[in-house]
Amino acid sequence: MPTMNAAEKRAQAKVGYDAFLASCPSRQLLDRISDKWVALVLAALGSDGPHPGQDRVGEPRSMRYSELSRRLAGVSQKMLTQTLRSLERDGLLTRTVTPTVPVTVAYELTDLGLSLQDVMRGIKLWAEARMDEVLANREQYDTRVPEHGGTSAPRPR
Amino acid sequence: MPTMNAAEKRAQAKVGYDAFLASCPSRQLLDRISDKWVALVLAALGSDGPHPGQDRVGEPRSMRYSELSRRLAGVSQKMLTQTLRSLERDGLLTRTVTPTVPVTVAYELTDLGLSLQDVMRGIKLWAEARMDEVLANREQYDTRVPEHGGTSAPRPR
DNA sequence: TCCGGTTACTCTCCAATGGGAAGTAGGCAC
DNA sequence: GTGCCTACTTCCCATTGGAGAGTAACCGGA
Repeated sequence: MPTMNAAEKRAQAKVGYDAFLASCPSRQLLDRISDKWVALVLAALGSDGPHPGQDRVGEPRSMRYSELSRRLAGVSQKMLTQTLRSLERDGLLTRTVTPTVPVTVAYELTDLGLSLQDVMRGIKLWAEARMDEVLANREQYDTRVPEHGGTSAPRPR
Repeated sequence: MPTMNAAEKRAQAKVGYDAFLASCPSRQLLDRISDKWVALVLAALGSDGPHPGQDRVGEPRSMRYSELSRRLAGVSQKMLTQTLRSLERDGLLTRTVTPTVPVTVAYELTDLGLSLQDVMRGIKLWAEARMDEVLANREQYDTRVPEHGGTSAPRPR
């Protein structure tokens, strides 16, 4: 890449990409993976787990479209398809079509997907583990006298 | 909580919350924290770092609104304010107003915020580290013959 | 033969979200 | 007064996400 100034070269030397920069491709990638459904799809396929009770973390598991759809309660078909396609495109999972009676499609994490699952799992677990603390903080915040500038401004829900 | 059936009790016994369930509060929390801007705000305040070159990870750093706005290139003021408010409400950071000439507002991570920063950092770093692999996968995917059902269907960008 | 059932989508419509840009409050400097 | 500063808030509009219905391809049964 010859189109690079001094500041960009300096950044390049250290990490290669910097998500703080709006134009850096890693910013878009961060945007794509920082997603509720991505976290849940990865958690499901990383067997966080498909059948509660036998969750051996780190065991990649292939799941069918309908299985995922059931596991990720509330996901719309459109969103699930979209999320899976984008993850497939990025090489995080594989999509295997088996021409059975009605076609069945299996999704499975690749090594790359597994490496992301390792870190994404942390977020889901954090949310589940710290929920009580967050709930308590919210209640405290909401019962405090609103002191931010506008009186008519809707405060965060 | 007396309003709980057997299945819910079983889940409660293990983890307390399950983000796979649509109605679980941890699902909403997961949705809120799975956000580009949340990841970047946490990274900035966790000094991932404010001044490139002296990034001592784990050193929480207080930053002003305008500093954050500059660091998170491309964030709209509306989004930054919204994100900060929601993080403040959840108890992940503190907002301190100093009545100087024009008021200055400082944001700083709480312990809870720091604990999330620990895991969120991983995602930003993953995106920066795996960018090349992802880019290669995308190129390969895009040059492959499209074989998904419809011929007129727009494939993921 | 036609009907219904199956999976994995795709399409259409509509409401909510996010970005851009401009406006605001309150005080100091000129 | 007229700017100018920070940290917002407001307004408008394009994009995104959800609900729900429709579709392709095939088989089994009446």
